[in-house]
Amino acid sequence: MVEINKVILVGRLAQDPEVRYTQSGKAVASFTLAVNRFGGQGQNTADFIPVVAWEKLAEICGNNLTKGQRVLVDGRLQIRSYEANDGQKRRVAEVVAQSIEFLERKQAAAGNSGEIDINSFGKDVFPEEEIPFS
Amino acid sequence: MVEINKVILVGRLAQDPEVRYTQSGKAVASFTLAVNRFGGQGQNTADFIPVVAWEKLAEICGNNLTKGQRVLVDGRLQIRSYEANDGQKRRVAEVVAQSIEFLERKQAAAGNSGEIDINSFGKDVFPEEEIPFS
Amino acid sequence: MVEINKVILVGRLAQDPEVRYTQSGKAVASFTLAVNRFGGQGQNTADFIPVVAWEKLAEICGNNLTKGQRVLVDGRLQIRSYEANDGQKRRVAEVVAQSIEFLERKQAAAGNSGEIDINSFGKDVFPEEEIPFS
Amino acid sequence: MVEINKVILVGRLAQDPEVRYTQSGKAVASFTLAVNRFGGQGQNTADFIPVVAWEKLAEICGNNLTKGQRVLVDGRLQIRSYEANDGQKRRVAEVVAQSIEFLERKQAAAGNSGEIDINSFGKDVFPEEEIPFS
DNA sequence: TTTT
DNA sequence: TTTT
Repeated sequence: MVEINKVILVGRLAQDPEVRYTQSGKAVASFTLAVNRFGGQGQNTADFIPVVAWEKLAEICGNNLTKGQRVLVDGRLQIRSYEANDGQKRRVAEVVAQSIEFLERKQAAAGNSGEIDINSFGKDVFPEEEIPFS
Repeated sequence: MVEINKVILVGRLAQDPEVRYTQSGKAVASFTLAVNRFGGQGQNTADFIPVVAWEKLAEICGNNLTKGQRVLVDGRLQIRSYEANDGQKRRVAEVVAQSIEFLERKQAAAGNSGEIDINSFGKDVFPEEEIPFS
Repeated sequence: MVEINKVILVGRLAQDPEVRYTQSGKAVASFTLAVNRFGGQGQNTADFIPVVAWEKLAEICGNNLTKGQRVLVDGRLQIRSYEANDGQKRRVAEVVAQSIEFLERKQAAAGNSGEIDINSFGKDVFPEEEIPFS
Repeated sequence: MVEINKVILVGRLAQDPEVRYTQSGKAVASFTLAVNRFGGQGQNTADFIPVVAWEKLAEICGNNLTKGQRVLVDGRLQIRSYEANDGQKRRVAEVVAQSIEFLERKQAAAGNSGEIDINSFGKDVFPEEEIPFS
């Protein structure tokens, strides 16, 4: 029984990521991704899409992403319900990131050498070695 | 400047599609897609994702889809704001379908012969002819 | 019984598209897409992927795409067998495009005004009108 | 500079995976995936697509997948050249898996209890805990 | 055989 | 609010 839920986004961080921790100590990063609508014109031509990342990926986001940076997010679309301040149940949609590629270097902060080792977090494999097919 | 927004879902219609018309006469179909979380257990193991389709695709949905049917939706994730009844601005996320594959035949309705011509709406091309490459 | 075959590529045309016609008169465009391996370094850091498009899409490719242009290809991966010159059966893989987004304007040719109407072929819908949800 | 190369396949293993090791000791699993062409009829209605997986994923494949099993493969399309027996250079396309979901339990082998712990290898996160948004 |  |  196949059910698929896959989202691929390329856009820019609309804000710095916020990293929080659950009671059990799991890191969660969240940020909004601004994705321009290709071909769309007029004033409101972007979708602002909430993205969350968990655990190791969350920490990588917190340490390496800043507002304005361009990323590729691969994840799934999740609908979560929560209780609003007025006691009403509301639903919020967010993309749960499974991997994130950093498509640009982080801005060098003042007093920073500008050298950043990690400017990409992917799971691609490009082994130079030959595959030992018979 | 590439910005990508792509969503691929496979799930079942949680309800029959509703087809409405804009003031200018464009058809809009909307339905909720139940997408089970693979590997997830417990009681709430599905995401219920709002999907909309426009124009020709909307009509095909209205005429050929019913609750429970399994489909593949290819589209983009859109965040739309609207004014709620209490005057507050709210945001709603929905997938705007660009194409839909019907992965099951429609239930034969009572009094229906059970024969349905269109049980698939795709844009795949499987030409039998040879490609005339030089 | 769901079977999925989906390919999403962003890269540049390694050559101008070639448009041919089948015996029955169907247009087929073919070109190679150079897709750089993100994060890969060294000399050979791109995959050169054969892409074909059929009928109306083929003609749009022939009329609007040139070498070096950046596109997004959405399609499926097809394995086709053919008989080689030496009488052997060989298999070739190619992506059969279902839609193509032009991510850049075509180079203005010499003697051309530089004005091109169609610089995008997509199936996105961005209706300004409100969805008439109840 | 965004370049994307993403392949999503759902199909059945056409054969048991073969696991080999590179000279440096990296595991590589390879198998052919039979993906039916939805909507296609006639005799040849499937694509037989070569898939490779590396390292930890390769070992999981070797230990948990068998011919006929249904999987979802998420990866990228790679074109690799090699020298054929006749001294000619040939090109082969294959999907390099980045993650694989096992959509069916492995056949219980004779003398096997039928209990298999790992019947899924994914990278989805479904935390039960609340996200600590402010 | 190849793109930037 | 929900599907199998």
